[in-house]
Amino acid sequence: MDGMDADATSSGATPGSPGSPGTPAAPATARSRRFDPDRRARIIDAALDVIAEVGVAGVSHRKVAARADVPLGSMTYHFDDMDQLLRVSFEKFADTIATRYEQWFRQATNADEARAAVVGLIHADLLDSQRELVLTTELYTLAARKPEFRTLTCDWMARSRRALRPFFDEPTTHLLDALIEGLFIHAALDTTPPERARTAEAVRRITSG
Amino acid sequence: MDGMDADATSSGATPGSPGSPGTPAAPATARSRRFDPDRRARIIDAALDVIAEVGVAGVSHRKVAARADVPLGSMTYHFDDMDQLLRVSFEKFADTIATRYEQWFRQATNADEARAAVVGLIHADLLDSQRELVLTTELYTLAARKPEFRTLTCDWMARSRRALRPFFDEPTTHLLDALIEGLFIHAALDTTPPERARTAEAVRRITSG
DNA sequence: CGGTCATGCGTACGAGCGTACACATCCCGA
DNA sequence: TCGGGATGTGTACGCTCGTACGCATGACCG
Repeated sequence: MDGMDADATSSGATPGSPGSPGTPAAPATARSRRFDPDRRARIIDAALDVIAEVGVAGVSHRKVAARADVPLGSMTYHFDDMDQLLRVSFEKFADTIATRYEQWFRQATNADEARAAVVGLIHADLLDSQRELVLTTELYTLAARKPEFRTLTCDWMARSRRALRPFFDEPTTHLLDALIEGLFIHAALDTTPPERARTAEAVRRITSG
Repeated sequence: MDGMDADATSSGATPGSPGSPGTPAAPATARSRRFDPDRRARIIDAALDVIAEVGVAGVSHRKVAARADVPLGSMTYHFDDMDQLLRVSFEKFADTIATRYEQWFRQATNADEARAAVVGLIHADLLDSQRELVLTTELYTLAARKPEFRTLTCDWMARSRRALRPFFDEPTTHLLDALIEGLFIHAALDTTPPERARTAEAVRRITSG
């Protein structure tokens, strides 16, 4: 006997229009307990939010459900288990970041502009990157332990390099990509802020065959 | 009512020599339930082992206690709470790695030998680094979220740079250290193994003012 | 030798967890 | 109109967890 099981997630039942027939086609925007087409996507976003806040260590079905405003039972209905939810969530995260990365370099038209873009990327990203920094390191941690997450990081890195490829030769893209990673992490985990000039110098050196 | 609380951690009591007076000075090597001078250190080592195996996410007092062969009550006796245990454990880990790093470069006598040492470091470390890779990313994850861990990573990075400082000018040590970080992570999380020649080329470029 | 007190430990409690599963609800064909 | 199948949800069970705390133990002093 727990006597405590009825938690905030479920109970309430949000009366609203209990038996209302409602418009047959439904107004698309009005999601209800029963009709809620993009619930799955919302769960994924909520999961990423929760991970960013309390870490993979602190994630639970209940927290994610509460954040997504979804009944607890929905979690295991849409995702087999916690592992799958994490995997799917990080897939979406990696895709989002990689896409932005690609677009960032799409504006460059030559090697010099690409170099400038790299510097800008590192320093711009740092401004509001708390969430992304945390999610990135959480993903790396998972990847360090479980191979099934490693394919994810692997694909992500491949996309990053492909974005640099138009401007530099193949070996250089590898080196540059690794340098970006290192600068990014050190900048994020160091207390002294990075100097833009120093970053620019690093990029210049690594891209000068 | 749980009825399940008596878990493997405690019970047993390992009879051995229950009331034995033992040698007054104690044979140093024979730790007993009561006399166990380096218990604290053993708990820390056990904690790192457990973290490496199941991640910060999966760590618990009970698992660490079992691994260290220590009663559960000992955990909160020696450490105020889980957070402190993690902090102390990662302090030890960072110190261990940084010390090895310093010794690794102490053998070099000039810039060229230092460059070779860098390449060797990245490729040697990768061989048996599963444990260290995991612990490192776990630490970064913690540092990304909690400032009190960031001072730890920060000191670690400072020591690393100091180890490089005898061979390169100040800005270069920053760049080289970041490059090492990036190469290391990418090598670890990529599926294709890194090529030694490529690493050497990266080091050459970044250290050529 | 006997009493006292710091040290260290076993155990129980209450909370939070993942997940299974009976059941409510809705949709749709007849 | 009605019945049956599909879809989604509330809730309970069996666990593990961190931590508080009363008590056993052995050292030490008189």
